[in-house]
Amino acid sequence: MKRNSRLSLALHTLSHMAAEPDRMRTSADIAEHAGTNPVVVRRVLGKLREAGLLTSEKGHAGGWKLARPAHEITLADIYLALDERLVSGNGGDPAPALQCSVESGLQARVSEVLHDIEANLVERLRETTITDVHPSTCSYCAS
Amino acid sequence: MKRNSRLSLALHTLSHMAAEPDRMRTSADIAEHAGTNPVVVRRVLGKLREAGLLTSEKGHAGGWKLARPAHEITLADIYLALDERLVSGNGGDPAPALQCSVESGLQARVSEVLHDIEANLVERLRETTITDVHPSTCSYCAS
DNA sequence: GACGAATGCAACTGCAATTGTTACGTAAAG
DNA sequence: CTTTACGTAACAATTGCAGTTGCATTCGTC
Repeated sequence: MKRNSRLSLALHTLSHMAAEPDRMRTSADIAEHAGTNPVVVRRVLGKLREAGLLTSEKGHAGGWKLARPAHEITLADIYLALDERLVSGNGGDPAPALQCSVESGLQARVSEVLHDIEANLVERLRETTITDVHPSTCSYCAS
Repeated sequence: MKRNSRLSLALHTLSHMAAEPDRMRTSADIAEHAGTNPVVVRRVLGKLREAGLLTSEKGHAGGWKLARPAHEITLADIYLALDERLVSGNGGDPAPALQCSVESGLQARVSEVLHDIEANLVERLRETTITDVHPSTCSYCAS
């Protein structure tokens, strides 16, 4: 795979789940369908569970399911659950001690703009639920 | 440095240039001021030149300058010039040949949503010019 | 014309993040 | 108790990017 694979995998899987909310899916199923590894699936879906979007159950009849109605899960929920922080560098630059005394002002201003943009992105993502990202029919859902 | 360093460096440099559009800056100057390497600076600024935001001149009195007025350069220009493509995976997944026949439909839909989000982000970025991202005074500009 | 200063570019190294993989522990159903 | 599945840790492989070096090129200046 490549970059943004987590977001892509999450979107993909949740979209399928939105069509059949009651069906219990195992990480092996999902992994095979997504062309990746069960452990990778559990890593990504684990984040979504921490955010309260999914539930998982162990044991014989275990697997993954939506934790709440599909129309109550927005793309922002997914984005935030994966804590990707696309635009604003996710942490703090350790303040590289530049000589320019006013440099910190500019840096702060840039961070402010990036943060603003990020907030706007999330706001935009909140307008779309996973039911909106779903084809009408799918053989995987029907099978 | 770390992630988003290119965007940060570009914003930083262009913001300084916006204050003194006629001053010719060498990559060595910029690099020292930004705490990085001249080659890195030329790599990043080279992208901006390809996009028509900057001009560079070789030789003894060479260096970098804005190619057009600062108030006509938006954050979207910079973002697009660096072709970062934050949300939508920048290339094409080589179509991993999934068995699910309708899979391509969902994949297309997901790409569509991501693309839409990206477009919205760019639209938002277009509202801010580099003159807006600039502290009132700076020792570097004054020196 | 020769020299110095600057960009342009290619190759290489080193580092960090991510993915893929294996292995093992744990919990639940049968 | 066996099977199934998640949970997690540890490791290898890959990738992307910053940093670095080196050299060709181009333009001013002497």
